[in-house]
Amino acid sequence: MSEEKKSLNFIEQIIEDDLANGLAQDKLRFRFPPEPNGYLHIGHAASICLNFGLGLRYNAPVNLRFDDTNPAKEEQEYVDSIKHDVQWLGFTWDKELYSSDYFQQLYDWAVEIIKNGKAYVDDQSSEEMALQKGTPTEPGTDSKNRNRSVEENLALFLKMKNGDFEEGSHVLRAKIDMKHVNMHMRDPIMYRILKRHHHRTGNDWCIYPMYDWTHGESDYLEQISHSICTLEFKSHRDLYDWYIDQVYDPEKLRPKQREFARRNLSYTVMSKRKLLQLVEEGIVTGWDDPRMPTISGLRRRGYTPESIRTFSETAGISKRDNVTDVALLEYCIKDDLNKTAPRVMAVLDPIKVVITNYPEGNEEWLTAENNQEDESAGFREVPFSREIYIEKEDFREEANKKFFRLKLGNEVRLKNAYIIKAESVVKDENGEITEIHCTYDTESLSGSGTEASQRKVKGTLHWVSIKHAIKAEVRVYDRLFTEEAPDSHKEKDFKDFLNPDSLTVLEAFVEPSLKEANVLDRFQFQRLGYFCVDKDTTEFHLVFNRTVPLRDSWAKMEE
RNA sequence: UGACCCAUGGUGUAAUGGUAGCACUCCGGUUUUUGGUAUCGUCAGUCAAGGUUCGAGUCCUUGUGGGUCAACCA
Repeated sequence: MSEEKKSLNFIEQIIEDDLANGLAQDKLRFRFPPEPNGYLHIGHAASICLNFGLGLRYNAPVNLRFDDTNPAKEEQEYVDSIKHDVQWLGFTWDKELYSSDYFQQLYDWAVEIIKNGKAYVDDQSSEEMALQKGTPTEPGTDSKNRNRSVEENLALFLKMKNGDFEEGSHVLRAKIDMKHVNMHMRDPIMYRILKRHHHRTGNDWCIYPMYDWTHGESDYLEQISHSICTLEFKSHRDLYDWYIDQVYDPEKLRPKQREFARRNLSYTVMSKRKLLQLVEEGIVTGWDDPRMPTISGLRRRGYTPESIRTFSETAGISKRDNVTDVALLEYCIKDDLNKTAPRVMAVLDPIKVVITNYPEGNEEWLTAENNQEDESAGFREVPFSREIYIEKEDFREEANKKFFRLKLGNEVRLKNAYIIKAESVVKDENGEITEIHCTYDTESLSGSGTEASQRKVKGTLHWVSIKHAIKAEVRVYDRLFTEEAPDSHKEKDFKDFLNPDSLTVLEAFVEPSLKEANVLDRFQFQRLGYFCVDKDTTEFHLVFNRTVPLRDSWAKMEE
């Protein structure tokens, strides 16, 4: 263990203070409480890493609790994907729980609250109720039903529960204060009638508890010490506390709600609604489209769990609105993959090179290191022959001396192979170059130890042997939007900023060792970037996704 | 014309009244059989004005700017 002191974030600070004030460490308990109504995204990852990270730091249990109180929007499919994503990120929950597990307990408590005169059944329309609610600057007015007798409320609530009323006709409301400065305290709804099938409780219930009524009580039932949510719930905290007050036993631990700022990323959108729009309008191929900021999208793109955890840790948390530069995320994945991804050669935009002094029909299998950063990664064999592909942009007939690549009359090193010199070009009737004719230095083979092999040439190119190369589809992804904060413009729709070039599909040639690659395997295509095998790959058709390009200081010089 | 939250380099975050630090980005040098990596370095910050204090990014006041709150959503 290093002794360097790591500064605490403000949530850890709160916990340390609670500990210092007598909270026993073994009382610490956290939870991650997603609603199963969509896929998790990188913003959720911040919350997951925060809560589970706290669990690890304090050796405390962390529950995975599905906040499933709205059967109209929730599905098992989402439950499954959320569990998969959390596990994939590398975390283990203590208990898998559901708010719907507490429906009976919540109902029983609601009856008690009615008996205590703290809740009433209202049969006004939602429009009427909205009108009575007032505004942030004007107090609300009491419902005409506010003073029903306990007996009447009990009878009505039972009828609600039994399905005797239509959807929307009755609600149970907490009786707090219609003039309260906090809108959420103006007699909030506890239950509404929803004659819907619930993914877990089926048709057992036709009344469903609202978020506020459910969340704090669930935390209390699970004895969550610190209930961490995002900033927009700050004003719900009064209600959270009020509801717990109604059932609180001083012998038990009292959960605290604390809020932090949600994590935003530049060049993307994070709201479920907008993400859904991208999916439904076919702008992306699905929730796991590699351009999506969803966990499943990042996974398919080639991101590692480690890189996402590092990103969350590095970005930190606070209470400020933020837009984190996606460059930080990209740095995290490049840093991880640089250490772990095997290097291979692939040519994305090929041009043919003929090595005229190389014997026709000859071939050699040359030794190439799998990862210069990791000796234990070992070596592999790559085939070399008379005709190879290199990248079009790696050749110019003439260029200034800043251009280290191949040009007429100049030498370059072919990675792990020979030094070649460009002698002439063959052009078609349009003047397009179809072949580059080179000669090679027969003594210059990489690693051969000869004097010629030690010669310094400025440029090193990647290549593939035409005869041995495998065709592959390469999907080159770029940022989905051209604007840092596409949804921050009040006058414009976020889709106005879609990047028309967010996907480019290429037919590329890759070295034959890639034949054995499996879905999600990650590689560095040398000099190009990091790529992973897409799930669309079949036995006869290899598909790669570009995760992220390598830093390219040459391209910057060229600008 | 309310209540609450927030304000530190371009970005994200530290500094718990005592030297404004770290990371990313940008820019430059060195190394390099990846124009990658590594490494060294440059640029760049406490929203404003008052106050308390020996000392204020931190505490107080007032402004300014941004955000949140009026779903039978979570």
